[in-house]
Amino acid sequence: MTEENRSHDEVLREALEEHGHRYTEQRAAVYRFLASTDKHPTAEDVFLAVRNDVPVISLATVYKSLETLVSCGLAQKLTYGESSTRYDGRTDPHHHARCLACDRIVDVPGTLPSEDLEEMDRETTQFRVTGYRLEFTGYCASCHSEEAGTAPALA
Amino acid sequence: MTEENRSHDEVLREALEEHGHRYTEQRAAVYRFLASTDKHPTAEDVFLAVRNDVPVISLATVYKSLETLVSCGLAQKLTYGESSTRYDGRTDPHHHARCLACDRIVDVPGTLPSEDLEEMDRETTQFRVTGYRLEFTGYCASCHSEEAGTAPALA
DNA sequence: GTATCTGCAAATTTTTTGCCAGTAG
DNA sequence: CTACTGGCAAAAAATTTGCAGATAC
Repeated sequence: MTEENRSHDEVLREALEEHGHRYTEQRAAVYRFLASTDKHPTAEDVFLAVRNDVPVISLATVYKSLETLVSCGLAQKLTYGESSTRYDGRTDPHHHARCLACDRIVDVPGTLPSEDLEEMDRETTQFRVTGYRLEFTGYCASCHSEEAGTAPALA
Repeated sequence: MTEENRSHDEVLREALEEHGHRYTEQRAAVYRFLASTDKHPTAEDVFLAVRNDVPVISLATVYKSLETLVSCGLAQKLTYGESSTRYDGRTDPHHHARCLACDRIVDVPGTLPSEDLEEMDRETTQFRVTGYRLEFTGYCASCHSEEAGTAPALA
């Protein structure tokens, strides 16, 4: 393993431990793959890719591992109208641009959106922006009291 | 029917015609319900609600009708990690806030997001904002040429 | 040693489809 | 009339679950 891989493993071990989960080869492989790609793979994509690294892993385990990573804050779940859920291993603040033609998802740097579409257009590399959608997360009036646990910076 | 309902029907007729679809009682009932609520119902919610208005309608027809409305620009499809797809009959520019506790979805007025979370907090009525997510839509570098048809203002 | 995890297959859940009769235009 | 629609039931697609054996710690 390279130094970078060892670093990934350490990050993973720490996060898992902190959340009361165990380190396993399957979870490590899923995390390594997610962290190594800037594509935004589906569970099946991850399954197919990880098969090459790990002797045997099942699709169900990939689903379970992804869920575990998300719950540890090491991955993000992205859903769109079409097809399957996508997963993103980047944990720094950023946004996404989805191509209406090919469904590719591209990362957009930055935390706050620009003031106008033109600037957005420039920010999203090589991407011609036609629209956007903003979703806030938090707690509604009737749920303020139940607000427990952590508040994700980017949900 | 009230005047408002007649107006809904006219809007619907026009939009359907424009897209080469026919006006039917089922589509009208689905559209009327969607336009009358500020909740963001699932297909099943729509099915149950519409049953009261229309003698007989099937869940499959509700799915087909919703798909038709979306394709005519009369409704929006909203997907989140959890459970089913939600539908929104509002067609003016606005955003959404989702409660992490109860999954309720609240409308947020305005087109461009505010500069800071505090202001967002004020904008989203009674909603305590902890995070947000921004999704651009458009066409990636390799798909520029294929860019055909209409570009939705808010996808 | 023991609680957690994995793989497998079966179950669930959500959405789509094929087909024939019914209806809009 | 004739093509588009709706209902029904079956299919498909995506994700989850129960369980028994394997594994981390």
